[in-house]
Amino acid sequence: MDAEDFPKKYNSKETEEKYIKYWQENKIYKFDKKDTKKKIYSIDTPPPTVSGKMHLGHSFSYSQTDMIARYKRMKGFNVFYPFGTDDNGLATIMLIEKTKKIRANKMERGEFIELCLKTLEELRPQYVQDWKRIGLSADFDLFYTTINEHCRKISQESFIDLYKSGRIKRKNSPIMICPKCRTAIAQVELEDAEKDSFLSHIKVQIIGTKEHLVFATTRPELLPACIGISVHPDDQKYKDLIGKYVKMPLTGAKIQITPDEETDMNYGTGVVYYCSYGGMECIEWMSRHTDVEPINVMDVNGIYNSKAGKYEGLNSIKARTQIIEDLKKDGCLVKQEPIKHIVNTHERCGTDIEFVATEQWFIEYLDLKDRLLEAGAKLNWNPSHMRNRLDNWIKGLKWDWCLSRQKKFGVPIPVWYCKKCSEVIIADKKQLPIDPLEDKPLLKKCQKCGCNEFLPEKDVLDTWATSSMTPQIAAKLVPERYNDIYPMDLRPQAHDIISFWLFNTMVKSQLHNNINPWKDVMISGWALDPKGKKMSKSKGNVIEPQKMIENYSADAIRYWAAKSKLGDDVSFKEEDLRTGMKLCIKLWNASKFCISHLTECKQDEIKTDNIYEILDIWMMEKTNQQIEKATNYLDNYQYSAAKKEIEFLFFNTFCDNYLEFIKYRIYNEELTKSKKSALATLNSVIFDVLTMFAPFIPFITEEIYQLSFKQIKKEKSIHLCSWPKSKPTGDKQCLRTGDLFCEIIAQIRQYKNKNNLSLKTQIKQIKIFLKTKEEKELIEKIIEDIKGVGIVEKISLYVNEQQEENIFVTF
RNA sequence: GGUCCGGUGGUCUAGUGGUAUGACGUCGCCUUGACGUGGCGAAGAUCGUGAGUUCAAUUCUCAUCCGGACCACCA
Repeated sequence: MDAEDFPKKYNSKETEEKYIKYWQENKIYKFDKKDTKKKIYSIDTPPPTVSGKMHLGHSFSYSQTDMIARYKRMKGFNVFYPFGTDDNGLATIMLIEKTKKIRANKMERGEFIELCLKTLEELRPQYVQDWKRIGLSADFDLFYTTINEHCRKISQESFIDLYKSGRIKRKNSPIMICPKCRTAIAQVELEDAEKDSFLSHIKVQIIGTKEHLVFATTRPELLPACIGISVHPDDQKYKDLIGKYVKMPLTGAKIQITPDEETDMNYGTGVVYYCSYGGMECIEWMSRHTDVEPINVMDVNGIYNSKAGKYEGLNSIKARTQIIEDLKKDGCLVKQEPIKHIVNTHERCGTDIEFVATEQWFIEYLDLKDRLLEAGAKLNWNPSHMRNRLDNWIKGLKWDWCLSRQKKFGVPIPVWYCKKCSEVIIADKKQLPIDPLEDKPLLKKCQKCGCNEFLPEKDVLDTWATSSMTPQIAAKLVPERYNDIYPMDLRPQAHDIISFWLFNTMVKSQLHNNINPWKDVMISGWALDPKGKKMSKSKGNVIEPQKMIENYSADAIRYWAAKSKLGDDVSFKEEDLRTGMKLCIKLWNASKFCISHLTECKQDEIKTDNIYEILDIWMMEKTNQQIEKATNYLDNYQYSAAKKEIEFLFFNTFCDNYLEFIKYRIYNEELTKSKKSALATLNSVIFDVLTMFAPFIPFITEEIYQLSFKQIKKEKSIHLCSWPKSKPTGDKQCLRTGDLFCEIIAQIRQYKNKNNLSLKTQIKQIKIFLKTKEEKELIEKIIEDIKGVGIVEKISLYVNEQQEENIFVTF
């Protein structure tokens, strides 16, 4: 080691940029596919959606995962830590349209996909750079993007396999559509919105009598699709009407009044009318009244068709106005009551969703709820309560997974249909990835009817159909080690997408391989603004991590990310970054101090065998304790608790106490036995501290390592060094002695403080009162240390069993 | 409406069946040879509210209030 090279001040910006390059050039984090000795630890890294820049929430949760990855690497695992980007969804379409100033709808699908791929190629490096900048130790050569060939192939393979096993089916069934985006949407894409509406009370005539019946509805426009009217069987008001028919206004349709226990007697008039489809409740009602045929008045584009009669060509909003108008004319509208109610909207655009029966592709999984709940219970959840969210979601599932999306961009559904008999022609796995719009099936003739003309499926797959395959996608990047990588060890992700990504990935893995895709899950919280609110562009409270890195450092951001317990949301406070910087500066200075003294002697003079002084053994044992605690915490994904232990060891025990305890010994110019003992301790502890900090603040620890220990330890990077092990001295009594010593020094410091004395002021004499004889004997052994550290000339020891304190010092 | 999480000094936070951790802030002292973007020290919370279990509860149970999240939702 050479102390000359150690700069007085730490320059985080230069250093961090230097090591991003260094790590990349030296492939420090490369997954070693040939290494069969080390156990693999595989991580199913979340692929961020390519859109603009990395946000603060990313830097928060990815840092947390990275701490675990770095820890596992130091623990001797062959860490499989890929990095991908998600770019086959709507966000990407919007990004491409904006960047290239084009409209997807006006292009051929193949052409648009090509453009997307090309544009993403241009944008991606800059985007990924942000993740490198926070010091992510992923192997960026293990890279995928959810729209590339590799992923399209795997996603289509998955489709074909599940089709063949009968899980994927094309069905005519009611689905949710967004009339604005003109596509099918899934349960998970819904968002609640409270909206103002009217409850329209509509009067209908009971056939064969002069009586009328009034029902209330928020969807009067669906009157042409009315298929039933129900009352509660116990409702005295309407009991006698059950079985009778009513004549609907405007359409003249004859509808029977049926009993239905689900009807709420107290809502509206107690009479409900059902349409195909006004909402979830209509679909459920139909499942209870199977003899009724639906009247599909709406097409998949959200426009009323000829079955809606004179309302053909309108959308719901226009039809509503018109129908209300017509009902008024006919005198059938009793009243309109303003109400506020919660409606399901499309989360992307806020449009009210509609229900339409069409042909779509589904994965049927409602029969698997129990099995999925069991599978979820087998995962090792961190924190454990996050499992409730998955359970909740599975129990509440009502819909099969609708896979088809009417979008221009995405992974094409690998299917054609026979022109003559509509038979499904599924692609051959050998030809994947394909686009049925451009490619032809390998099959020359329809096996059913012999026709040789095929119509391509135009729809693409739901983006989650692909991202639910990330464990397989990543593992197949290293096909020769596939079985060692998949199932993976860890899925890290944030809690908001448990019902999307986590659940869907489990479903796929269960359906394909009958296993869970990973052993452990690690659920991060969210980064909130300083007031604890979600950050959003519209609120203008977005904090850019890039600026914070610029102003503070990536280490400081990571330090902040390590502050919260796993799963907890954390609000961003700039002070925390300052605290992080403070730690870095302290670590820098302490290391500088240690190294400047360690360079005075040769390595073989400061081996741990040379440690014999009580306070040195005390320091070693304190370190052992904290190593054990930190290791245990990290094994359980509790990075914040681990960080706290390491910080306590470093700040409190090492800097505030130990370094002060040994100064009087190491400033001795002679290399005495006692000084060697101290230097050996310094040498051991500072390195352990550095390595333990390395997963949290990888840049500064690397710089210190490169400037000092590299010459001895030989590893190219501190991140390739081993995680420290406890080094028992076999002398536990020193722990007690050292702790007593700390108390004595604290009292001396207090005394000097109260008397406005500098700490280096010499004190003539002190008396130390111990409670027991044993303690007095312990202290006798370190009298010289007390004199040296406290700068005291004379010390007398007494035993006083009566006193309350363990130690009492008088001056 | 269901489920879950949280409510600890001025602020944020740790934690535990025996009155509490740290950070920031505040105040005082110290220009000590790693560090003034420093060091040392001090003040400051009875752990949301009520009840119960217990020798003992901030920690367990129940109720209640207040935040927050996820899910569901009514024609």
